[in-house]
Amino acid sequence: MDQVESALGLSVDIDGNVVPVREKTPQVRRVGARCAHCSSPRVSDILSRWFELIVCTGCVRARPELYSLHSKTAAKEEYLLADEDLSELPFMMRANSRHPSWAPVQLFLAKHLHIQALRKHGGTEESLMQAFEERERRRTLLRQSRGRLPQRLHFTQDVDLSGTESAPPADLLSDPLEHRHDWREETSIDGETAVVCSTCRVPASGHVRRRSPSPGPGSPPDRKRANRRGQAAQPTWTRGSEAALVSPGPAAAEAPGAPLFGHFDLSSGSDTD
Amino acid sequence: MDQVESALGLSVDIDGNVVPVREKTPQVRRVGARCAHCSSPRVSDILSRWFELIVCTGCVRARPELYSLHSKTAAKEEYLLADEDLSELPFMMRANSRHPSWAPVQLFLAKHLHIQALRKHGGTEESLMQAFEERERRRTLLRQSRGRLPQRLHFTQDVDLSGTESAPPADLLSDPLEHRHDWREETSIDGETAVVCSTCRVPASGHVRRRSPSPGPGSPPDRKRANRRGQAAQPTWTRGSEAALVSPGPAAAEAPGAPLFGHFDLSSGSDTD
DNA sequence: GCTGTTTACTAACAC
DNA sequence: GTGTTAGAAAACAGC
Ligand SMILES: [Zn+2]
Ligand SMILES: [Zn+2]
Repeated sequence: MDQVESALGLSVDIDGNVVPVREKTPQVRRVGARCAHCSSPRVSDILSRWFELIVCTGCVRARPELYSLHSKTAAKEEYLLADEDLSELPFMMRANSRHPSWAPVQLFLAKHLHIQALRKHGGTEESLMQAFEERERRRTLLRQSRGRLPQRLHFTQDVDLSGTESAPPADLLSDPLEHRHDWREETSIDGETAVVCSTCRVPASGHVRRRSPSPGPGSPPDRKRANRRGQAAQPTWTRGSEAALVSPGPAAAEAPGAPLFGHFDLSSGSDTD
Repeated sequence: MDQVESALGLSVDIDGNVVPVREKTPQVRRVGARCAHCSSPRVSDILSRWFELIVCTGCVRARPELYSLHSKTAAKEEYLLADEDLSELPFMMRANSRHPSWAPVQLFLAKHLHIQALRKHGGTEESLMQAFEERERRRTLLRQSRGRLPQRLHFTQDVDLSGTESAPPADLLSDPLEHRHDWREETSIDGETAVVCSTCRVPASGHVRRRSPSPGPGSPPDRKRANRRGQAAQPTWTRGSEAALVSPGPAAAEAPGAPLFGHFDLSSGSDTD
């Protein structure tokens, strides 16, 4: 499997706080890196810069259940996770397209969210599904007791990397969710060393709080990793350069700004190196 | 209806804190007071001293669903109430018969608890029953998600005023729960004026937090009444004379101490003046 | 959408 | 049994 030498940049503002954003692309990128699924050279820029994943745009489009991006709020709602369960995951930051003055959106990778959800809720698809049903029953009770329903959420800021056109490559590898995690690699993130799977980049421990007593297999080494955001009293995103926060870096030629409803269409081919 | 001139005593400890206990019997008791149900003169001493209710021991025995006494813990569990819903109700204090060194038991009147439960949960027996079922379903969900069950409670300190023998009078009045509350009387409790129904002695407002949007009839005047216990940092019952706290007063010739399991048998006739 | 605060409700503990 | 505390989950409010 192709490996990438990862070297993540730090951003330090005038107060000396570490801004929890990966600003730079991996400094050393193997020439001719190829998609982990199909070996195509048209690698997704967003995934490689923000998530250290080498996947071609074709495979990204073909597997939205793995490679779509979800806001923090959506992640908690749709994957039954809490703040703490997300604290160890990498995320992409992006300005809120509808309310530019609000806090930037934090976008998590569907693949990571699914892994964390399984870790938290019993380890199997079935136990996870039961957890969802339990929550639904619980909410139904609450709603009918209060007589009111707290209106559905819309998640207008989620990002679908799949775009619209372009046929997916037919020769996808097996589902990366079913690979065996490889914890041998140690990565440096914001000055802290961390253990992430060299294939899917999910953190080894993830600090999930399990709901079910069964530990479930597949996450042995539990070395601590500091939370990426320091305990800032003020919102960190107001102190640094906002431009630096919502784009991977000056060297990145990212896709055009979201048109409306926060959708992010990379189908025109701009999400490749 | 027979009225009783109520004058409740206060207890002030060396720190000047008002001890939330009614120490004395109503100072003026109408000679020949008679049961509100059947006009019998054998009035229950406990109910008249602690709850200002004039009911004969026969009627007390006949209607345990109205006149039994329940500890605060039992009240919350069995009537679906919270601390705040009990804060305005009168209660009798009594030493914990199994653990005399523990805090005194607070005993509430079943009739009052039922009224508060109805006020809180929709106003009808049916809505109240639904609320109970909802709680049970909610707890079932919690239990199966946590895998464990938090052991049943026993309520060994509840008091059954009905005793064992003695036939109930056949000529009971209609259920006092169905009378129309009479808020015209204003009573002084621990130095604060309060509005209570002159028939059943339930407070006018009761500070219930309703769960259902429907207000329901039957509790118009909402004058504020201070919480009977000040914000004591230390347990108030350790500062005064304990004897004074667990009995209505020195003048009271109360029933003998509870034999075991906290049961309080007044059937031998000691619960009358 | 993100963050912090507030509000029930539950469980665990000490007395 | 009572009071206190801590935890999880939901609802609000500002930004
Ligand atoms: Zn590919
Ligand atoms: Zn009677």
